[in-house]
Amino acid sequence: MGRKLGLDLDQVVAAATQIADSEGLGALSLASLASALGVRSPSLYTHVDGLDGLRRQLTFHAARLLTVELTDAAEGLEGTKALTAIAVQLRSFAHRHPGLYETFLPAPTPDEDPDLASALEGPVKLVGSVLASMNIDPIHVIPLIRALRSAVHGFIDLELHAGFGLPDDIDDSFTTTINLVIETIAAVEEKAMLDQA
Amino acid sequence: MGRKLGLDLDQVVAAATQIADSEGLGALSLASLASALGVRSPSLYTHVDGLDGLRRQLTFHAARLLTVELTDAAEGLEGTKALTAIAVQLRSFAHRHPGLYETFLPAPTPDEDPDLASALEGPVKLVGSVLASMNIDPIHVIPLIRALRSAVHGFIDLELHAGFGLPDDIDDSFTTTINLVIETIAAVEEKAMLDQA
DNA sequence: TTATATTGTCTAATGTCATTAGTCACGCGA
DNA sequence: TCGCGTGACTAATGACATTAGACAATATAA
Repeated sequence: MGRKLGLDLDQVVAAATQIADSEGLGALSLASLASALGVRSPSLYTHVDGLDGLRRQLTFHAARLLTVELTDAAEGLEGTKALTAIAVQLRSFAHRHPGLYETFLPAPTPDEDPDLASALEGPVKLVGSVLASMNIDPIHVIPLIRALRSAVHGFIDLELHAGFGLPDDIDDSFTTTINLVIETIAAVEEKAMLDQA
Repeated sequence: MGRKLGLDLDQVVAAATQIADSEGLGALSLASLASALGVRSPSLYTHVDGLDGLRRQLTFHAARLLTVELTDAAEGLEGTKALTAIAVQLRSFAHRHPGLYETFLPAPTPDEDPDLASALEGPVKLVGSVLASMNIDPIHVIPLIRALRSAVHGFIDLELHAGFGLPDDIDDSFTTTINLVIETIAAVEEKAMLDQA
C-alpha cells in the first residue's frame, strides 16, 4: 500500500470525462472515479478539491475542448455559414460528450467563480464576433445571440433527455430549427444594409 | 410516538413542491421532505415509493398543473396568438415553479412509464392541435413544433441556470426569440395557403 | 551515500442519505 | 369493548463525501 501511481490531474479529468460521457454526469462520484482509477476515494483529494472541485475541473476541460472545436468549425467561414457550422459542431459535441455538455449548466456568475465564468465565455464570444462582423444593428445583437443559443441548446437538451417523443428525422428537425433562426438573422442583416443605403 | 398525523399524498406532494421550487429539485431529499413534514424519512414510504416515486408523483403534479395553465392561456385564441400565449405562460410557469419545471426532463419513454409519458403529452398535444388548425403542410408540423419547443425550452433553461451572462432585457430577448419562431410558422402557413390557391 | 523533506496514497472515522425490516400506537367498525 | 388495519416509529445496512492522520516512495540536499 501507499505506493505512488503517479496519478495527475489530467488523468483524473480524463477518467472523469469517460464516466460522465458514458454513464451520465450524475453517475460521476468520487467513489466511481476512484474505482475506475484503481485508487481509494480519499486519494482523489490530492488532485481535486472534492466532488465540487472535480466537476469544476471537468467544466474547464469541457470549455477548452468546445472552444477549440467551435473555433475550428468556424475557421474560414463568415456570416450565416459560420453560424450554421458552429451550431452543427455544438450539437456534435453534445452527442460525443453528453456528460461534458451537461457541465455547462448551471453556469457560475463572474463573481462566484471568475476564472470558470471567463472560460465559459469563449464560445459565446465566438458567436458574438461572427455577428459583429455581420452588419447587424447592435441593438439586435444580444437578442439574436440569445435566440440562437436558446434554439440550439433547447434542441440539444430535449434530444439528450428524450424530450422528443418520436424518433423520426431528428436531424431534419435540427436543420429546420437552426435554419429558421439563422435565416431570420440574415434577414435582419439584409434589412440593416438596406436601411444604410 | 406512533401517532397518526393523517398525512396523505397530496400533502406530501405539496410539501415536496415547496422544497423543489424554493431550494431546487436537487435539494429535495426524503430527509429534507420528512423534516419539513415533521416526520421521519421511512414514514414517507407509506405514501410514496422512495425518492424515485416521489419525483414521479411530482412530475404528475407538474404535468397536471401545467396542462391546465396552458389550456387556459390558449382558451379562445387561435394560430399565432395561441402559440404566443402558450409560450409566455410556459415561461411564467417555469418562473413560478422552477423545481416542477425541472421534473419534465428527463422524460420517460412510453414503454418505461406509459402513464407518466402520457401525462406529459398534454402540453405537446395542445400545441399540436393549434398547429393542426393552422393550415400547415403536415410534413412541416413536427419540425416546427420541435423548433418552437426547442426555442422556448432552451430560453427557459438558460435563463433558470444563469446561462445568460448579462441581465439586461431578458423579457425583450424572450419576445424576440419566440416571435422569430412563431412568425416563421405564420410564414409557412401563408405559403401553404398561397400554394393551395 | 545518507539524511531529510515532499508527495501521493492509504486506513480509520464521521456524518448524511436512501432503503428495508420489523414494531407499535391510534382510532374506526363490529 | 374488541380487534384490526393504517400510518407512524426505531433499528440496521449500505453507498457516498469528507477529514485527519499514518506511512511509503520518491526527490532533494548534505
